[in-house]
Parts: sequence; C-alpha cells; structure tokens
Amino acid sequence: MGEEQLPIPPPNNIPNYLFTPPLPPTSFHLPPLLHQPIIQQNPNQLGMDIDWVSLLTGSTSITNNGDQMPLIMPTVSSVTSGARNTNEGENFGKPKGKGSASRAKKAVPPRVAFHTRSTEDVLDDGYRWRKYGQKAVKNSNHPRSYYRCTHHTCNVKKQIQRLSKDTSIVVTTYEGIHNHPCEKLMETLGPLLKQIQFLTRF
DNA sequence: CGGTTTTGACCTGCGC
DNA sequence: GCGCAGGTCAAAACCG
Repeated sequence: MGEEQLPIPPPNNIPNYLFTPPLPPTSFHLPPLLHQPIIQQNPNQLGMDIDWVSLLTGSTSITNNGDQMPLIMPTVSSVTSGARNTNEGENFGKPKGKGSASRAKKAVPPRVAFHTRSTEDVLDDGYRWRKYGQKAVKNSNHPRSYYRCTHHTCNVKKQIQRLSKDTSIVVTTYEGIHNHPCEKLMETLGPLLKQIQFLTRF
C-alpha cells in the first residue's frame, strides 16, 4: 500500500468527463452525481460536500499537498486484491483467474468504489444502466445488484450494495471506463462548456 | 412492442 | 476434490 493513486487530470481545454485517463492501476470516470459522495478512505469525512462542478470541468487542480485533497480517493486494494474476504459482505470484485503466482493473472479492469449516503439505491450518475443480476451477499442483509452500461459499445459495469454496518450508505463499485460521453451530462453542460471554451480563448 | 427488471440456474474461482 | 460464495446468463414478467 502506501502511495495513493491520484486521478490524472485531463489536458488543457478538455473537460474531465470527456477525458479517459490512462488505465490501471486505478482510474475513475464519473462518480455518482446529485448525492452526497463519501470518501471511502476517511470515515471522518462522511457526508462532506464535494464540488462536482469543479471536478467535472477540471477547474479544480487535484493535488496531494492538503490544500485541495483528491475528491475521490477510492480504496481499490480491497476491490482488486486476490483474496476473497469471507467475513465481509462488501468485498466487491471477485478476482478472475487462479491466484497462483506462477500463472499470469488475468487483467482486471479498473475498479473504483464510492460510498454515498443516500436513501436511493440506484444513484443517478448520468449514464444509463441495465440491471442483469442480483445476489444475496453473505453477512449482509442487503442484496448486491449488478448493472451494465446500456451503450452498445460500452462494457462498463457497476455493483450496488448497502453497507451492512450503516444501511444509509450505498456502495457503488464501477468496473471499467466508459468509452462514450455521458449523454445526460453532455445535454446539460454542452452549451455551457462551449461558452467556457470560447471565453477562455481570450 | 421494445427495453428493463426479476430471479433461478449455471459457471467459476478460492479455501479447506 | 468438494463446498461455498460471487458473478453472469437467460427466460419470463413487467412497464411505459
């Protein structure tokens, strides 16, 4: 563990939501919107407000010096680690392939988990999802739901489950990166971004 | 009627 | 090898 993986900011004039950061070890695309996101690694910050507009438009410079801490700092170790945790119901992401060190591990798509305090299970993140499964999870009263992005060329999945310890918290785990823009966001922010880009030319 | 959700069955990986 | 648990499939039901 030790060093944290920071989201890689997009090049100039390219909004975050149009920028696909380089793959693994970790990367994120769109976090859930319209709710109160919770930084997973710091329980003391539960329910903190996050400036999503700044994040999505790239106006927030993400550094690690404490002035502007990363807004999303998911714990991916528990998500992508090889061992299955049989004690917890929130161990998302079963690794593919055998755990043998002698065998090459199958590439695991980037996974990011968000903790969000919300009464709704399915958070509106701007993309369209189709549910393809639901499973009861051991040691958890709440089932885990599996969703796939409905975009034909997109293979992004997400899992949704409530924390057994705190049922007000929804854990959303994204797997993969969207290869298409978010329709909803484009619809809403498109004109605004054009205007911003026009103004920043001067 | 097309898209989405539900849900039981099936598949696969891991630990013992 | 076996059992358990997570993940996916696919047919039926549901809905706008």
